[in-house]
Amino acid sequence: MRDVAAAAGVSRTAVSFALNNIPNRNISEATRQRILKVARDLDYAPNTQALNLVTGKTMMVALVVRKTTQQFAGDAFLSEMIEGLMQALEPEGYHLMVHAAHPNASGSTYRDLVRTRKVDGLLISSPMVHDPEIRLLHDEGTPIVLNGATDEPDIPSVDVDNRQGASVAVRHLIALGHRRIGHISNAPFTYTASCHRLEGYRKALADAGILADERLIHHGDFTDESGYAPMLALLDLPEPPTAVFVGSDTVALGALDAIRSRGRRVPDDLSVIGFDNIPVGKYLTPPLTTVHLPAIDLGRHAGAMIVQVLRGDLLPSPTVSLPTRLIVRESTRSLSE
Amino acid sequence: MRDVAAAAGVSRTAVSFALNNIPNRNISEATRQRILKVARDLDYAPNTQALNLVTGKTMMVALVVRKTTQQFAGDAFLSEMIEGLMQALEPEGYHLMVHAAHPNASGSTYRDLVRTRKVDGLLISSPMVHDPEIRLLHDEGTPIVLNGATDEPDIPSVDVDNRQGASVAVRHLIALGHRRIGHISNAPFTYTASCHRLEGYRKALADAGILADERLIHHGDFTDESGYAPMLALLDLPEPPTAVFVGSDTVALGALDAIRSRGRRVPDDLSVIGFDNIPVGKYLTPPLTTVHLPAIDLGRHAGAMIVQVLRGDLLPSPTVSLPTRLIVRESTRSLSE
DNA sequence: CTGAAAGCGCTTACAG
DNA sequence: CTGAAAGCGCTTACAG
Repeated sequence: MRDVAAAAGVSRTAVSFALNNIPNRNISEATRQRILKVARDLDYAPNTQALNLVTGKTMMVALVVRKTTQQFAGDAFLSEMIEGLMQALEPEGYHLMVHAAHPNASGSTYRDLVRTRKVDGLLISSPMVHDPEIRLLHDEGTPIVLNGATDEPDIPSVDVDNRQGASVAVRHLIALGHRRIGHISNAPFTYTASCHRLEGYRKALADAGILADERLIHHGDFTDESGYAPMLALLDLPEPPTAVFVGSDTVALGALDAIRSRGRRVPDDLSVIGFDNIPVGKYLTPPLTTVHLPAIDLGRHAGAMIVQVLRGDLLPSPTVSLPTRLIVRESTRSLSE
Repeated sequence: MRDVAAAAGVSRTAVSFALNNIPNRNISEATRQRILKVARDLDYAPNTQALNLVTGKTMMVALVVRKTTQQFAGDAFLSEMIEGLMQALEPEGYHLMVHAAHPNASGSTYRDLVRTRKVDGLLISSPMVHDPEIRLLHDEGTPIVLNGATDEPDIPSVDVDNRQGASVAVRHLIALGHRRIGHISNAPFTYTASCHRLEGYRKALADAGILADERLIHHGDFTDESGYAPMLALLDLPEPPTAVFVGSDTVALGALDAIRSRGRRVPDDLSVIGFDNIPVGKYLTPPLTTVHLPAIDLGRHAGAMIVQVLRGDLLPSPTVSLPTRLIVRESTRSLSE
């Protein structure tokens, strides 16, 4: 910048004004053009770090993924999520950093991200039902938006309506005549999404006057393998279910495998419905009936929201809940046929 | 920091030395401990932006993904790649930024990332065979490592041995008795990976004394849908192939669908082998024979490499090529049986 | 219409 | 063993 000023024969102040196109500060059009030309000729690029220091902003947002290595690598939606996030962030001049915070790690490594001014705000994925750290972060005034709801309605979050999605899935099964319906969750019930999907399952049963049987409820743990043992347990029940609602397509993969391993067929012997609508679901045999999760939209909303928070705009509503959509394919069938 | 210095009754210099634990600069152990305690009590966190300005480093690396929105969102390996990258980067104190550079966008948005000192270096994915921009970037001295090989041996890159992987796949088909073997690539042949996999295909055929038939060669375009039409074209040939090597499992999904739509069966009527070993491959019907791509390892190597480049370390070899592994499942069978 | 000066929060020669 | 001072590259009141 010093060089540009020298070459154009003006002060650094003038260069700053010209480059940033400050409206009030008048600079004659002639010198403005001259400065711009010199800057271009010198291939000048402003130093972001210096700018950050004076503005106090980094224009950077961190996506913190709280998963283990294995869960992280197997996340089918991370790329969609990131894509949506960037669609919202980049036009506003924000950049996206990805930060892994393995859940069993001690202390919140991500809190330091904003304390040390590496990023302006945090997007936190996979929240737990009860998470004092997030509460603390938010109460400290740290700009955060959660990717996934919690039970704290004042903390900004975006998620799909998990209860609704699960209810719709289970109602579909009930409409097909099933009464004995098992559930394998996507993750332990300490995760909000699992918890809400379980609630949706219970509600659909209750609404139909079906008594919930706790032996029919198991939990997965994000991965495909984690669906195998729970499914076997369900199959080995004295009175096995005729249909299963699995809270994640990925977990359903393992469950389907378990069913096959027992020589049972889907949907003939057992109906299976998943959740998420992973891209390969339609290529499975049979194509998997599921509940669509709009991952890119989720990212877009979360991105738009953190921008508002960072600008200090009032949020119309701190929590946004996106609708899901039932995708009926061929892994579910009517009991009566 | 000023507050810490005041509270501890020392200069900011002393605080800086104590906090950074500078060895040569002696500070009495007593005052060191005092300073550390005060810093803790005041919940002091250093301002990274200020540090960056003086050191001239950002400790940040950008992963630039040169794909369209759709290709990006469908990238099955992005999360694995990122996981590997972070495993290498975080212990070294580097952070990872993700930047989308859609291929048809005008100008290199990512060049500015390092010019404006937002990041120290670039990890560039999905390189083309011929890319003057990357050449330019490297010649300017921009620290880059490519994720995927190019034909420029002096530019640091990490990739799997695509030629070798493709050869092994096709040799497997030949060993099963196939002579008329089709190929559908993962992407247009302007991408290095596609190009090299095609070369591997050709080499395996040539080694077996089989004449390549150009009508048997088609190209996909990253997505599952892009495998459909090429497969149909293959099937509609007067003399269709008995086996097909598809350069990507994702593209193979569409190809398998096309085969099904024609009422043909895999592997009975046609053997299919993919590339990448996407996690769901083993859950397909039939489970997909494929070539394993070690995505996390790729990320780890790329991450380790950019760290070396940034440190100015000499690279033992600018290009690293990781081995692939044939995964035989049930989508390929012997012709003679 | 334009420039000199202070300041953002650090590090690091340099002098005591 | 410790501190005063300069400097990293910008922006922005403030004064002319």
